[in-house]
Amino acid sequence: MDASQVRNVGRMLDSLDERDYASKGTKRPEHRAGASYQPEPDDDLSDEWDKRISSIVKKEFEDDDNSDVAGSSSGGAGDSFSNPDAWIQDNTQKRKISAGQEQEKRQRSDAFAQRIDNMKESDFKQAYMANVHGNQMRDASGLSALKRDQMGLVRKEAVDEKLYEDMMQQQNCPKYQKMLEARKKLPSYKMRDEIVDAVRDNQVVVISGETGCGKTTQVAQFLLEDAVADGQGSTCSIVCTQPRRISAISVAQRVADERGENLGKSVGYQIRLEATHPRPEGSILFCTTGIVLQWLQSDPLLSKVSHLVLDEIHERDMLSDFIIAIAKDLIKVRSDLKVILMSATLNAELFSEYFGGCPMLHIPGFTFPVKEFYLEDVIEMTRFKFEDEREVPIWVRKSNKHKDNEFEGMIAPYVRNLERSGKYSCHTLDELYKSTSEKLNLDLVLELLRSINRKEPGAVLVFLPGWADISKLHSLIQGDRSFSRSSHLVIPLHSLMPSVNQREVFNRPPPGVRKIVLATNIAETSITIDDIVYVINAGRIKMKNYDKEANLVTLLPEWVTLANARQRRGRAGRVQEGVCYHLYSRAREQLLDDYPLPEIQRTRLEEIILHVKILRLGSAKPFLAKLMMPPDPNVVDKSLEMLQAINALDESENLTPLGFHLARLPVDPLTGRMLLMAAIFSCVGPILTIASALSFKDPFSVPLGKERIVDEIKKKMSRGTKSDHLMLVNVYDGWEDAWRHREAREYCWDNFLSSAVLEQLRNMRRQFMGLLYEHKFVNSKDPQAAEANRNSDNIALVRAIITSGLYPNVARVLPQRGRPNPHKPRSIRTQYERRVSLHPKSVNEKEREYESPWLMYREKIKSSKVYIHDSSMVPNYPLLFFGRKLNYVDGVINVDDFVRVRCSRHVAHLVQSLRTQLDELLEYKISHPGVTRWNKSSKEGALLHTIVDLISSEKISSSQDNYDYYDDGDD
DNA sequence: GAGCACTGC
Repeated sequence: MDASQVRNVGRMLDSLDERDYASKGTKRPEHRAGASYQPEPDDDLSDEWDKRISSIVKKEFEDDDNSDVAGSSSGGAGDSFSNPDAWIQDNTQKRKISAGQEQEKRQRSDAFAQRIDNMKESDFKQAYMANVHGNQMRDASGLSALKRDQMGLVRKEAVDEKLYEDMMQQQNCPKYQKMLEARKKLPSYKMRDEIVDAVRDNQVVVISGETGCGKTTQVAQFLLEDAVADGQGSTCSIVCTQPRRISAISVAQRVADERGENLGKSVGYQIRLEATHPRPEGSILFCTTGIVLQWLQSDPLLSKVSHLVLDEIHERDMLSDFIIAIAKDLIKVRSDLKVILMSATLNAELFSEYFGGCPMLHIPGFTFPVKEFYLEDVIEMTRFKFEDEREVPIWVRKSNKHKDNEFEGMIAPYVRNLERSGKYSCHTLDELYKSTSEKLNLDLVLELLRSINRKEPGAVLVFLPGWADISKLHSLIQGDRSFSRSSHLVIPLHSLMPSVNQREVFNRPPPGVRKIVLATNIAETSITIDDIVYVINAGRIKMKNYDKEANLVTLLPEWVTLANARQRRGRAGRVQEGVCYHLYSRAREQLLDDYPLPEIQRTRLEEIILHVKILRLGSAKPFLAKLMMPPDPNVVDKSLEMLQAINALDESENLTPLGFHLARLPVDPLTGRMLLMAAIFSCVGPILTIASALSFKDPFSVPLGKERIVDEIKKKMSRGTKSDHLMLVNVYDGWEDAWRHREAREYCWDNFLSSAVLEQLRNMRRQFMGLLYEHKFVNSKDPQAAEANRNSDNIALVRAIITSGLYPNVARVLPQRGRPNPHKPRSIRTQYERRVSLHPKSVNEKEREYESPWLMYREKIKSSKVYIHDSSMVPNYPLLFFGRKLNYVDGVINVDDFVRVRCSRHVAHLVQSLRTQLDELLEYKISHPGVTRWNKSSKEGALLHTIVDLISSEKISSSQDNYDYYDDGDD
């Protein structure tokens, strides 16, 4: 802050308590719902808030000369100079003085009541109170406390008749008849009566079956046809969930075809931002699991659903597991609701047991037989020779010690057995005795591909762990003369490559050409290639995991599970008999786990906890403990702590008003907070883009071999901002611009962008803006609305809003030691990791000069190193205004014991005063949603103007002086 | 110097 800024801020702060409002002391009109709402001037500042601000400002300026701003002399630095996060502090203080638990409980509910009392009457207050009270009741008395306030499924005889006649007519139509012939060939069709009877006689049924049995397309149809034939069509409304958007659409289309209809009659689908709804009665809706989760917010009993079919639940994704637990409670209240759980055969019992041993039906699958070979067979076949163990450096051998034990204990004895059997050659046995035979070896894959080359025609699918291996194997094949371009079509397949959206991978190649697909586990479930005959299972899979000890997300290759191996094998037998090569021995197979850990045990739980809260399912821990395979309670605690730290939950685990907003936004809590702040600070445009890209995916699509070029494009698009997030804003704005000039296609092509992703981002921006409008933070649904964008061109402010969203994900670029070296990456650390690296895809990875040492990031993942995947350089003020707890000691402002900024006591004092008031204002705005008014004569306007002016005036280069002194660099 | 895969009224 320079001298004139200090004067201005001081004047502004002084004026806050001198200002008198015409409306002061008079009762103000209440907020009204609906689009016509126009806020009265100063409507958002209650008398009480007014008084509070005044007293704080007054007190601090009176005490200016004799108070210790640093607060360090009293030892309670945090108390006198801290973020007045009123709720947390209220509760903590009350906790300190309360003696018994009962008293504490009363105190807490007093604090809660106080908080509610302080809120002005509004639609928001009503909705908020209803939620929190509902949750507290649910805690005590369970779901049955919910009253069924509307009957969703009322029988209408006229409709029943009409549906019946329609069906009769439909069944006589030749198109339907023809499709029926095909349906009758499916294994599931032969079990039609059993399925219908089981569902009729039981509330919950598990149906298991392998791919090709037709359960996904048939079961819902059987149930619908039975209901209509029975004259009950009007009360039959079937919802069938799918884990993926694409399968929801394609299954719906397929079923409509089978019925000789277009989508929108008896069959429809709904996914995020896209739907073709079927008629309301006598119908089937295919939707993603997330859609049902969102319905539950407004209709906790799913009162308009007669049959809930949960498909593909063996995949154990988090949302399926969560909805299964909700369904288990739901059936107690909805005795008329039928739940059908559909899974692969392997773990069907688990689901049945969870529902008290409900009946299970098994549908045999229909696939062609697949012959399986293991590593020993592949070596025998190819005469492949592994690297000698002696060639492996000693330190690598040592670091693999425990693996060696597994090898010595299980693999070696197995090979000795093989030796006795005499089935394999000495060469093979020698190779198997090498522990290097257990490493992923791309030369072996290449050798195997060569030998497949000599076999009958048929496409090959190779399962590899990730991008690097796909890339290496691709190069090996291209450089090998036995794979001529004219007779081989090699297609890499990875979610970040453009090939996933191209037809080529599905097409049958011309005669004489062999298709070889190099894929990740994307080809296990998401992408199905029909003409595969040979599968190579390299045996490894990358999975995201949460390491709770290190509090780190990891992405590391692991052995596949038997379930993965089975699924991979199945990919070979879709059109004819197939062959599957597993690149591990039969002994290793014995050591593989049966299934992957369910997703809920591998991730942090912040979002799912907010779902528990918004769905009024009571306390997080007891509810999550009811899941089929509950998450680790310590991880629940960690996630609860995080939600309390960002002030989304209070000490009693109630949603705060902020938490209530965050839980209703379809994004993770940090992104949600960024959106709310963007609305309050009127810079929605860029933040809508950033939030969309963070919660969906970045729009770049990188062909193999073009990595460098794409890196350069990103760097250029970042225009020197040193921010991946602002780079995305430029990319998106450039696309919108190109769109207006009808050049979007060229723009995407030239810049390696996916237009499908950009279109989804555009829709998500609209959706987010719509939600901010519904929640009354902006007064237009249009992402371009002038009022909500008055500060969108202020890059410094946008950086601050990024900070407010992503905090506490902040890293520090350490000062360089000695002479600057442009080739050496700068050392970076976070509060808890001494050393992290910028991911090479980040525009900052090659950056050596940082005008400010602070980088905000969204994702930090441990793979080969601990990588920060995305980053934005931000200056000091955003951290002072949007960090958590401030503290001033010895000429340094300290934010949460990590961020430190040198400044004079006087400036520190001003910052603290501003910060105190900003927090009060934000708390008020969050609990009294309304459009920000920037009129400087309003208190809100005066304060926000001052803060925005300060943030935008900070010369980013000057902050260099503020951190060079701070030399705890430990690189 | 590197990115398993999904999803949201």
